[in-house]
Amino acid sequence: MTESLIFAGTPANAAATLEYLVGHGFEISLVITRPDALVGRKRVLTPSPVAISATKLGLEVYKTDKIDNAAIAKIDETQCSTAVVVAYGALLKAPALAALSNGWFNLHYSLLPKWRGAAPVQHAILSGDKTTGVTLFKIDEGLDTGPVVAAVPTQIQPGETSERLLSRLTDLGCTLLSQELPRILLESNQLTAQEPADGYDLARKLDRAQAQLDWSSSALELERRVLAMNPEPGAWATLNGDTFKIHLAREIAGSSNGPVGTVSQADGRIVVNTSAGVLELLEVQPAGKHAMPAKDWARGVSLPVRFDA
RNA sequence: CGCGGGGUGGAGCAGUUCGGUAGCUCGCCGGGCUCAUAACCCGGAGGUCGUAGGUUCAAAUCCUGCCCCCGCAA
Repeated sequence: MTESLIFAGTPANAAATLEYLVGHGFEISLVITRPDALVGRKRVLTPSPVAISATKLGLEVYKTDKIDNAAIAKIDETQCSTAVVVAYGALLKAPALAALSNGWFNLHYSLLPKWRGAAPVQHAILSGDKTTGVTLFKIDEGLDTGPVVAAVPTQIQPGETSERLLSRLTDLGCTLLSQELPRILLESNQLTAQEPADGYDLARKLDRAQAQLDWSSSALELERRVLAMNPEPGAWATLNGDTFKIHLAREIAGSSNGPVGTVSQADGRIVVNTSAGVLELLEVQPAGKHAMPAKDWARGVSLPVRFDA
């Protein structure tokens, strides 16, 4: 690992990966990340987690939301031939791809070709997949369609949220990168075309509308949706007209009685009736309040209550 | 100045309209009952009611400024 490389990424898990690589002796000549963004209610201009980590590590940072000619000029200066991309947040077009002789290698958090796109972790949980994984592939002009260097599978655990699964996949990705990068830098790695080339749904970014819970679906589906949407955007329903977030819930044995969407207490559990099965609420957040254990919330309201239809 | 909700013992809430003894469901500590318990009974500790001023005989409650948390929107 004598040759240095370029790292492109934006969110927290990309920052963790960057720190891992540096900690394991990989030399990074340039870090590319998206520009500072306005964050939160107060709209504070905040550098990306990758920018913060890179600065802390003393690495040169280049902020851009697209790899344009200016960025390519910057890349050329480094004389690097290889880049690692972890959730950078923008597609690379032909000129950008051509800027590096060895290529751009992307860590993607699914077993490609399944779940190409922006939200592979969430979609894997939402559809109830048993297994997912992390894939290292060489970027081409398509959306996550490039040839694969290596992939590592992992089982999705019961009750696992997107946040926890992403955290585990990030660790797996770090290990995978540190194993494969030396060969990639020597350009002695093997590439395998994705198979089948097509046939899977895209993992499109999830929006708030998709995070709304429909009590006329099954408890199992609701559990998956809650876990997939944790922590962002957060599954929600409305209660007396206000947003009511459900951060953690699980399907439990028991029969459903009464109108769908009714919250009651049974055996010390806070449960909601659904069209098929019962959903136990574990962690909730009423509008204007902090997240709290469902039991704490129940102490302050008089059950039963019913979510708005 | 984007819209809105909130800050009351360790937790979640009520009390604020119409000023007048700090309440409820839990938790915690001690004791009792029980084969036993997260169950039940008895007792106890723990709160400058976010903060700074103002009005008043009297402020959690009315008036003003400020701080902090959160939902929506972006």
